Amino acid sequence: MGLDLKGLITKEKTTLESFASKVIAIDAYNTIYQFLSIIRGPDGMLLSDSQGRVTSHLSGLFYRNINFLSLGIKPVYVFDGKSPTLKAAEVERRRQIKKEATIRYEKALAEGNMEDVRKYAQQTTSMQDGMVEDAKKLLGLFGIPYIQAPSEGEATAAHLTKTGLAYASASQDYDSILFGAKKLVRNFTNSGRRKLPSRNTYIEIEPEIIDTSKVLSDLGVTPEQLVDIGILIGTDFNPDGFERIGPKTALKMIKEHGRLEDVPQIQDKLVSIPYDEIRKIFLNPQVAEVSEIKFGEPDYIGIVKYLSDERSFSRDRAESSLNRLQKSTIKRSHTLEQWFT
DNA sequence: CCCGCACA
DNA sequence: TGTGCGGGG
Repeated sequence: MGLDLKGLITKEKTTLESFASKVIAIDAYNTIYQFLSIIRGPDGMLLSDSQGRVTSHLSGLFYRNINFLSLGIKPVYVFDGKSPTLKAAEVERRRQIKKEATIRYEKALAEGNMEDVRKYAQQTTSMQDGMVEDAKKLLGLFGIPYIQAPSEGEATAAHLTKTGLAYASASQDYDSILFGAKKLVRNFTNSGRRKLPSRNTYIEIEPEIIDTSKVLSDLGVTPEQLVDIGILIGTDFNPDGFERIGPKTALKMIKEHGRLEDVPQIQDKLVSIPYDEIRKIFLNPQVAEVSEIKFGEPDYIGIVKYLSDERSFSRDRAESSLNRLQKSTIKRSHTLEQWFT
């Protein structure tokens, strides 16, 4: 579920174009997961190669990175390491949801209800062995750097924004704010209308940027207090939160009493929650120490070979998309030249 | 997610 | 030129 900070945070609409020449630390797991849930055939099945290996994540990464690079955006992907032990309950909760979705999926399939088939197929989405390696291989061929985080990827992504190596962290989850990312970008993709799964309605998806220091000053709280607010609402490390406490109440309590230990209404429940450990996860996380981030040139031939020879992509399609990228980078270098001549 | 096509 | 839809892998 993630952290429900919506309602407390002030966000601004933005565009992908405004991130030209900026380094953006992208939550790789979050991105791949989204591709796996969205990129599916009409029957709800994942795309796969001739050997039956899933390719939806590769398709998503291929097109999205072409987009980023065409616009001059400098993506760096951050991969999750080992989850903190405290996340076990949340991981188990998600596993259970997938298990139930699998049952519903099979039922819908038997009934021939294709709308439900798609919906439940999406909910069964899970990361399989090899997908991370696939993603790293493709990123490597693109010359796009990636970082292996020791623990939560969002913590390392946030750290990169603090050290100035990245301008912002891109993820759908609000956790990045608690990890102290200077800026968080949500919907870091081209804006446009998206069809909602299982509904015949469309929504407009637009990139939005959240400035953490603005969030803190607007709310009038410290980073430590924002973490306490998160714990009251419920984080991945205490997913149930506190009964009948949502974002509004949580803010009010912390503003009034300062910290969890001093909120009288919650003391009974608080003793059963390892709040101090959760605070440490957000405020003093394990992160990858990175001194520089190196970007390379795309290996166009290598990308086509990998995707078409090994992963059953259409050679023509891959080549024409890469041609677009090549043209746009040439165009950009010309416009840059004009600045210097 | 993306493309390509049919069709207004 | 824009939009909806089917298929991609």
